[in-house]
Amino acid sequence: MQKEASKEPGADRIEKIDPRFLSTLRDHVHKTLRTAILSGRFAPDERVNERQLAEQLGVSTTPIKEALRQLETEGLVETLPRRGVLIRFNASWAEEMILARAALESMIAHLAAKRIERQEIQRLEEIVAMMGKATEDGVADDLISLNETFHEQIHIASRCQYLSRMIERQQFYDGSIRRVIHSDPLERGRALAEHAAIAAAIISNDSDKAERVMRDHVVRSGETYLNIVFKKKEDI
Amino acid sequence: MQKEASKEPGADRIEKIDPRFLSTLRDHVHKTLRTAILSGRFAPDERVNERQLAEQLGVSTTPIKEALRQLETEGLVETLPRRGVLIRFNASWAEEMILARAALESMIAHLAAKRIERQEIQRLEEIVAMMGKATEDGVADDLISLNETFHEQIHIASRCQYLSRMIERQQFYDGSIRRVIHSDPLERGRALAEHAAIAAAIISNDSDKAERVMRDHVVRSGETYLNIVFKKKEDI
DNA sequence: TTGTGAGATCTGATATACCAGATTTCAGAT
DNA sequence: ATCTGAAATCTGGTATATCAGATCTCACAA
Repeated sequence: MQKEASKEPGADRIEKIDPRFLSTLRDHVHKTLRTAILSGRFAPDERVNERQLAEQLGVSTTPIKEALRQLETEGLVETLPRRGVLIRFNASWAEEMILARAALESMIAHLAAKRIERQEIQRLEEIVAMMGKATEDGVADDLISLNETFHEQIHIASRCQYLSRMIERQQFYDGSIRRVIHSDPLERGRALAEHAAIAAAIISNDSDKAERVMRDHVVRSGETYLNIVFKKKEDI
Repeated sequence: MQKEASKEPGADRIEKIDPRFLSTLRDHVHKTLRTAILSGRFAPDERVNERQLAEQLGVSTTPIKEALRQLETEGLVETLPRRGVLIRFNASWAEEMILARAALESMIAHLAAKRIERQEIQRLEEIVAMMGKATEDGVADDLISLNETFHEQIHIASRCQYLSRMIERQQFYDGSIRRVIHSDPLERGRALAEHAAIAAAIISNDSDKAERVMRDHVVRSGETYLNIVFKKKEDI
C-alpha cells in the first residue's frame, strides 16, 4: 500500500485499482467490492458512497454504478434512490445464501443423476479418487481445487447452464477460510465421505438420493463455515 | 404509439418511456426490457445496441447500461465487452428458471413448515379458503392475485428474505399468460388441490412433505406454462 | 484470384458535468 | 427554549462527450 497521505477513512479496506488486468474496470470493481462485502469488511447496513468508492478505487463513478447495480441484483447491497447505497450482508444473509446453494445444488444433483453419461461417470470417479488421495496427503489447496472440479463436473453432467450460473453467485467462502476448514482432518474425512456418497448416488442414477445427499453436504459444510466465521449455529 | 416516422426496426417491440411514474428511469428500463425478453419479443442470441435502446426508450445510455447490468446478473443478457450485448433467453432457459424456482420455493416451504406460527397458519387457511371460492367463481384475476398472496404468505412464514428475493427473480409469467392458464377449469382444480396440499403440509409442520408437494406444484404448473408458450414438454 | 493491412466504423467502456431529490444546518421568529 | 423554513449540502440519477477494442471495407500488392 503506497499511499501518499491516507486521509479517507476506510480506504484500507479495499484495494486501489491497479493494472492492465481484467477486461473491464466494472468487473474489477464488482469483484473487489463483492469480496470485501462477503469477507465482512463492511458492517451490515453500512452506507457506501459512490463518489468516495470511485476515488478510493481510482476510477470514475460509471463503473462503480454498474458494479453496484450488479451487487444489488445479487442482493448484497440495496440502493435507496437519491439517498444512498447500503451494504446488505450479515450472518443470516450468509445462512440464506447457503440454503439457496443447497437448494440449487441438490436440484442439479438430481438432474445429473438422470442425465450423466459414461464418459462423465468416469471423469467423476477419477475426481473422487484424486480427492481420496488428496485427503490422505492433506494438502488443503489441492482439496479446494478438487472440490471445485467435483461440483463443476456435476454441473456439466446436469446440462444446466442457468442453474450453474446461479450457484456461482451463491459462492462466498474465499480461499483463506476454505484453507482453515480443510486443515482439520475430521472435516476432510467428512467431506470426502460426503463427496463419495454424492458421486455414488449420481453414478447409480439414484436421483432422489443424490438430491438428498447433496443438500445435506452443502448445508453441513455451510454450517461449518458459519461456525468459523460467524460463530453461531443454525438448524434447518 | 405516436411516433413521427418509425424508421428503426424493432422499435415497436418495446414501449417508449413515457411518464413521471417509476422512481428511476433505470427501473423503468429494467422492467420494460425484462418483460420484453421474457415474453419473447427478442430472439435468442439477438444482439441489442445500447445507443439504439436509449433512443427507442427516449433516455440516455446511462440508465440503459445500468439496467443491462442488472439483466446480466439475472442471466437474461450477456455482455461481450466492447463487442455487444446478447439476449439470453429461450425455452431451455425458461425450463431452468422454473427448476430454480422449484428448488427455492421448496426450500422455503420446508422452512415455513418448521417456522410458521399460529397467526400465520390462520392467515394461510383464510387464503386457501378464498382460493376455493375463487376457483368456483372462476374469476381468473382473483386467482392470479390470490396465488401471489399464497406464496407470499409462505415466504413470510419461512422468515427468509434473501430467498424470497431470489424467487422473485425467477418469476416470469406475465398476467396475460396466467389468465390463459387459469381460464381452464381443469387447471384451476389441479392448482387448488395442490395449494391445499401445500398449505396442509406446512400447517401440520410436515416439512419434508411441504417441500415435496411445493416442488411438484411449481414444476407441474411450470410445465403447463411451457406447453402453452413454447409448445413442448420436459421431464424432470 | 487471393491475401494483406491501413483506415473507416461500430460498439461498449469510461470520465465528467450537471440535475434533482433528500437531509441537514441554522438564522430568525414565537 | 422551541419551532420553522429557506438555503447549503449530500447523494444518487441522468446526459453527454470521448476513449478504445473489435470488425468491417476495400484498395492494392503478390
